[in-house]
Amino acid sequence: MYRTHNCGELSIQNVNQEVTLSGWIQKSRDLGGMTFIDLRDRFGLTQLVFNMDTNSELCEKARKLGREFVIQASGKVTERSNKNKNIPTGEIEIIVNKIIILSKSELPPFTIETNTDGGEEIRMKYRYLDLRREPLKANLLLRHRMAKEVRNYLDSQKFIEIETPYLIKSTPEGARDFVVPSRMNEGQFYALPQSPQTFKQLLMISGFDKYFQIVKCFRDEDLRADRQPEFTQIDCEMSFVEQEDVLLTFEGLVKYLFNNIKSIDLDFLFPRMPYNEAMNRYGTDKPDLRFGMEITEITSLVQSKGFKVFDQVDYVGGISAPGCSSFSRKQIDQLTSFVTQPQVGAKGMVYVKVNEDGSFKSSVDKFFDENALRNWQEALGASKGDLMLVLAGEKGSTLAALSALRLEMASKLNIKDDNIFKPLWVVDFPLLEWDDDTKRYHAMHHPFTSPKEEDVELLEKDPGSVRANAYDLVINGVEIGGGSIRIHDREKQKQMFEHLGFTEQEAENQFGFLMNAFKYGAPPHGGIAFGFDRLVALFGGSESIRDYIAFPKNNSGRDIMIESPS
RNA sequence: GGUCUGGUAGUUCAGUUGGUUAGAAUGCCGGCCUGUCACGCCGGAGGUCGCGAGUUCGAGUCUCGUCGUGACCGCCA
Repeated sequence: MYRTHNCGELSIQNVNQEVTLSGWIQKSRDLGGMTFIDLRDRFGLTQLVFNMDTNSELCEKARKLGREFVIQASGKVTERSNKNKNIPTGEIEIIVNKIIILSKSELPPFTIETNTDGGEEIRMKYRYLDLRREPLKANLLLRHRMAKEVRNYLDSQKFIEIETPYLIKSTPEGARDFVVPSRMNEGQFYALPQSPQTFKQLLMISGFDKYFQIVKCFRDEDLRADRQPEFTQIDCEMSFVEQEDVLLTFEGLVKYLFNNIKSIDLDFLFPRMPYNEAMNRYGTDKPDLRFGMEITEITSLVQSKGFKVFDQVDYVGGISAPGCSSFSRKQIDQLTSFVTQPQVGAKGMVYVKVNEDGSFKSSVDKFFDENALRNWQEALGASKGDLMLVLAGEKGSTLAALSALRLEMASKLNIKDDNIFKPLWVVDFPLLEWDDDTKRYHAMHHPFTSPKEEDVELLEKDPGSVRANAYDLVINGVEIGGGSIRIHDREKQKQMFEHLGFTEQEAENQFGFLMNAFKYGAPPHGGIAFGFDRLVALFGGSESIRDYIAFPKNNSGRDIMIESPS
């Protein structure tokens, strides 16, 4: 028997018991006459003691043990004379009478501690060692608990988990597919699913009513801190539902998770905000509502005043940063170079300081007098002591730049509180999006998304203005999930493919199986998919999902531990 | 595809205007130490400055190329 207890469970109750523990040597402290060893396993740390007076031979042996050796130690549980209140087992220690080395260890390339000395790259190469560290271990435990609670909730709501295939067929739209050659069908390929979309719709046609799956999805696109080529979704679909039914069901899931995992009560209806409103007020479809600094358009207020920069553009807008009127020239210059860097793309930045005495200091004093600036102040809702930042240009890109500036200011002001959670449903997404490369519209969500009934007539004359029954759940500026009410009518789906520029033949080749299924009685249905990695990272307080995945890929899609792809 | 960032000891980093033997911390090794828990004290070892070329009397430092890192833009139905 390797152990009678684990390293995290012994307490003052166990004093005088003879126990055996197994684990890794976290640290040893040799004081000459006695030696202490911290023994670690997944469950915790327990201190072992060796004394020169009582057992010099064993004490000498213990001193020779190196970091990360795997040993088995037997002895008696004893109350400590010096207690350590920082660890759960800190009141006791084991007076060891026997040790067995189960496995030796070379020196690890970095320290296995909460605050390791190892950098990103070396920890990725030795990921199995990195995972021994407390923070990563805690992340994976969090992930496990969340998956379990997701299943609990969805089961209680009568959802059933059904697996769908990973070897499927390539689809024309959306992200690039990963492809897998077929040995038995030479020259032909499977594609790995970007999502189980069509299969879950088929399951609705099969009558399963409520489906879910915690499932891997694959997209062959460039990576980010919050994007991996293989990632996990909580994929869900329901029959006989309208949009509001889906929102309420999954708002329930999110509330259940916050309650059970973080003991946070989100006891209110999550706000719903139309896409257009989100874009105008925040410059993005995933606004972070933890702080204000909303964007206000002031185009009509500032044009025809002789300032060419404003007169020649179709949009001027700004934000008001609270308490920033004291920003130095250098700080303003930094903001200017932030917005003019290629990633943000603004041409320049106008600032107006609203001084504490109510006077103004701006970069456009030549063109705008105090009365004019007073109007800006009113429009942007700036108070004394605030700093107004104004950008101008083409509407879409300027809003995007203002959004980036708003987030940058929030970071500078340190007002992104990890302990506050502001959920938001963004609704009424456009059905279609113009693609300049292919010179045609394509589905913003996916081609199975239904248009709003009242907008259907616009499909012919103004496709870009048609709204969809599509929705995203955004929490703290992170897109956590998205979904839609689907088309369940064969004719309507056929028309949708036509609008998207599919020939009848292409639609038949790609989605004939779905179109056929629609012939045999399809229930109205809709669903949603949550980015599970992002959800776990959000709960863990991180913007990067990498540390919530056991074996992630790096920036270039490589696993530098196993050296794949190869 | 693009922008930015950084590559120096096992590890994390510093390294001035191009100039003597490339430093610190931590880790490691040795010695001392009987209540430590970031143990302490003393001593020691440890470097192809990512790689290649160039400029120069002289390159960790400047130039070009190349490889790999991270963040972002494009992309991600």
